[in-house]
Amino acid sequence: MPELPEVETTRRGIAPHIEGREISEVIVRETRLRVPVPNDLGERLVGARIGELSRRAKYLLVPLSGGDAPGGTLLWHLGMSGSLRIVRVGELPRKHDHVDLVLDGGAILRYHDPRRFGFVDWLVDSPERDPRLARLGPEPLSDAFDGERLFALSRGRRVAVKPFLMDNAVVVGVGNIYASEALFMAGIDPRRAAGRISRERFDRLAAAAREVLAAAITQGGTTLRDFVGGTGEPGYFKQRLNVYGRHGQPCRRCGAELRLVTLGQRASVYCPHCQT
DNA sequence: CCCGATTCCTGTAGGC
DNA sequence: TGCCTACAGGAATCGG
Repeated sequence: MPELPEVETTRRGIAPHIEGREISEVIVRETRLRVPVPNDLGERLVGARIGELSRRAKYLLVPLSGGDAPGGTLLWHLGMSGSLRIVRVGELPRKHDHVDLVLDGGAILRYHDPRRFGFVDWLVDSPERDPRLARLGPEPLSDAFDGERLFALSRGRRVAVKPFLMDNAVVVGVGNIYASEALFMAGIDPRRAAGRISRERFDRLAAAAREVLAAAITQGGTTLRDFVGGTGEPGYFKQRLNVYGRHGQPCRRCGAELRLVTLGQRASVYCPHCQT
């Protein structure tokens, strides 16, 4: 499922194939995504040129110029089963291939999303003013994210540290997989109340989150079932996972049996010996 | 404000 | 080669 590393992998994979290209045709096969595909998407995009791709949290931003879309931006979210791939003109769409952007030069940017938790939306205004982006916390790989911030925001909070770390107002892009892994690396019990964790331990947690996300990006993301990057390769981070999806199995560090609990309506696996 | 519960969706795994 | 159910989860939304 696409978390920050998977979205970043997608951005890097597709950028060289679509930046500077002109959109010649837009094919929408399914409009019923998390946000309905705008009716006039084709009218707005055909003839527009794609600028430099960026990522904010788990959103991909595709700026466009020219055509009927001067200054606009596509806001793309992959949900939990979405993927964007470059395919050649003529490659037949498969089930759940919902949107194609046909580009000059013979490539298609194809959006596939079986569970339809993702969306593609059109922003006329500047992206920072979109409410979905306006209230987001800092990027986990930026200087604005550190133990000091985690400590300051958590004082007085009784919520468990794992859902706290997954709160987009605290830090963006840390979903279930990487929150679980970061807490393991930092040796922190995911059930512990956020407000009762020391500054020192939050320093370790911030460093761990940073490290696990950076490593996952290097590995091309985590492919659990069917995630593929922009050019179709799976990610190889799965083999590095220490706790996510491993409940009942032995801890790689101490051998204790990994436990499963539910926190914030999410499965959470941890080592009862290494995480306190 | 804080926090937990609910909702969207479909492929897959597991029980029988 | 089957049927049924539980589960996966990002983020918006609601209720206490």
